Amino acid sequence: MSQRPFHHGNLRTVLLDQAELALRTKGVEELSLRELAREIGVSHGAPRSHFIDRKALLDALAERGFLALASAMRAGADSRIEYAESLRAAGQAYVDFAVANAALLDLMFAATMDRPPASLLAAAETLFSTISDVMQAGVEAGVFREAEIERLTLLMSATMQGVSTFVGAGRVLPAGGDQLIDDAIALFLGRPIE
Amino acid sequence: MSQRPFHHGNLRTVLLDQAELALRTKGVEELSLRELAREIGVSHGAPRSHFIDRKALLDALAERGFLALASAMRAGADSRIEYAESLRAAGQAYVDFAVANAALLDLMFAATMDRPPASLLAAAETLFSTISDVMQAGVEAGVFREAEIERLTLLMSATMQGVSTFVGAGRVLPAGGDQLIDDAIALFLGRPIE
DNA sequence: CGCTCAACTAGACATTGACTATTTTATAGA
DNA sequence: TCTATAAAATAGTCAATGTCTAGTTGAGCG
Repeated sequence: MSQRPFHHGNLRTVLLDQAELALRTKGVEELSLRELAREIGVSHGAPRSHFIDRKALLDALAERGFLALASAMRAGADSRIEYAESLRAAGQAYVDFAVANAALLDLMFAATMDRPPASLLAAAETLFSTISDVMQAGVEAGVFREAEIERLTLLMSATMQGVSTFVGAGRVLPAGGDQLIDDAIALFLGRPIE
Repeated sequence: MSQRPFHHGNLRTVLLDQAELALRTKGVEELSLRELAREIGVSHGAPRSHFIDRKALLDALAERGFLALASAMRAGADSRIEYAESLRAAGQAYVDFAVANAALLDLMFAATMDRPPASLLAAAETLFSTISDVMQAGVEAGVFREAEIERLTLLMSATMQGVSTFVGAGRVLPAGGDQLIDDAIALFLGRPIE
């Protein structure tokens, strides 16, 4: 294993890591396969062994994003005992993720999503079912009714997504995003928001 | 004025119209300045007289989007007398716009927004103040309190944006989007959602 | 009638994504 | 241990794109 083995051995993962970084610092449009290869030190054709397309790499990024966001939300929710606190922590995890990975979130929820691979759909489903679990816990906690859970889950997801979009676009500051999540949860719990 | 005058005379507008169409049918990534020029029948350098950059054209598209969405919402809100109905119509206008212009909405709220021109910020502000007006009308209608309006406006905007993202991404059907807007409004008005 | 300047053309260039043929190397099986 | 095989990477090519520059056209104004 010299300093530059022919087989990189880990190229797929390194490509994704480097792409995630580029996404965070330069945006999607400026993300170039050739530049990634250059930075990593492989030939410009090397990425093709792992991603047939530029789109395939972006899909893989989105997939990792869904899984990372889901696990961040779960960790947030699990970090609190009291339900309202738990819900709040999950929501804040969403916004935190959006702040740290704004362009990635755009990619995950891009309207131009023709032919998403099954693995991407599965990852998205993982996120959605995580949120669903968090809401379901509210039934056991006695703050939500079973019958309304499905629609509340969708509404909560959409609300967090919208807040994240606003924060990611700089329309509201991160602190304002947390505030909005608080307000939303208060509304969901039927409490006055001020 | 022959069939092909040297000066197009209307190129800027035609470019934007054609770009809007391309956005709707092919997505942002596939939108090419040269292809637009080809379709319109001008040289590949012609667009540069009106848009210094590809990004400048996209910014102009987003600007038109903000104004169009704002006026659609206002028209929707004004089409009803009863406040809850008015609010609902405004929300539905948002979702309708998102369904018809998913990629454009992405563009309008893209996270990668470095150095947005003043006119774009102004257009975005027009949308936001339109939504603010719609919420403010709820105070006069006696369903909202003045003190909570600012935060409710933000929350309502974020919710509609989130719902639109879900609809645009195909995560929920358009009809489901309307349902979500209904649910959100019910929640805002303090009514049970089922 | 001629000036001027914005609008357009035409040509050039570097960069990119994608494709192909070829080379290297890890590994599994005899 | 040797060898077949296929995965992983290289290098070269191609069309397309965004951007830049120099030159051309013509509409409107004094």
